[in-house]
Amino acid sequence: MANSKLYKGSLVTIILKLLNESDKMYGYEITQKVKELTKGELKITEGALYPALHKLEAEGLLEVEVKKVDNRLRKYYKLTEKGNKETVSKLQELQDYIKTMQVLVNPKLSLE
Amino acid sequence: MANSKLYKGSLVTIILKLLNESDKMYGYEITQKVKELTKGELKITEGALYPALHKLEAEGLLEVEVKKVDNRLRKYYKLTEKGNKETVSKLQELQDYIKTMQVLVNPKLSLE
DNA sequence: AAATATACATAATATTCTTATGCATATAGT
DNA sequence: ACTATATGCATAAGAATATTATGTATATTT
Repeated sequence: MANSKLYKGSLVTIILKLLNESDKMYGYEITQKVKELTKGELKITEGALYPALHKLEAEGLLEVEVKKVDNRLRKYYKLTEKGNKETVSKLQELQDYIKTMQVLVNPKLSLE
Repeated sequence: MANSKLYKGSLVTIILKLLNESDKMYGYEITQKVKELTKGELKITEGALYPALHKLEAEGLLEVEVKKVDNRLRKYYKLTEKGNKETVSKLQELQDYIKTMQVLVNPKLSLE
């Protein structure tokens, strides 16, 4: 997430949405998926990602399952029911934010 | 700016764009204009606004002119030439951010 | 053999915001 | 007349979220 300051606050939304699509993912996989989808424009840093995953787990939005693959550890995360609800809410928040910003930045538009 | 976490990082963009449209504005006026444009959805807090204005001025993006109106002080801010350039850049950043987020959140879209 | 990729983690620091507080004048409501 | 709200500025303490740096460990590529 080493880019424009606007990404601050978006990480949780991104994590939740990706898990919503992919059933279960592990941390490193998330960083790679974001890099791929954004063609390298957005790079999630580990120092931001791992604490965020831990926090979401602590809040009961994610549940974790540890697996050993190729003699290396992977922590697979998946959404809980609570996590599913929060995903919907976060996506709505994002749409609202985008709409609001477009109104502020494009004086021809207006909120209704 | 007592709102969704997504607004973090957007304040400077909002300030610059409003000044770009209105020639010159004072702080309180900016808070009211944002409230009006967003129909109360977004409220800029003074604790965020004033330090941001001071920083932009220190960076040479804004210049200030103090006026006394109705026996009360107003500090009018306007964009410098450097501020104009930064406005263009910040608006581009916002468009890029929105595009990137839509790709991440809507798997049917893609960046080109 | 060394560099890169995979995979996790945390600590120090920076940035940006909220909340709380302070000062001062003007106006509207009771 | 008194009080609340509006106008207008400002700063400090604290929260939230990220960057940068560092650490551990195994696997693969050059």
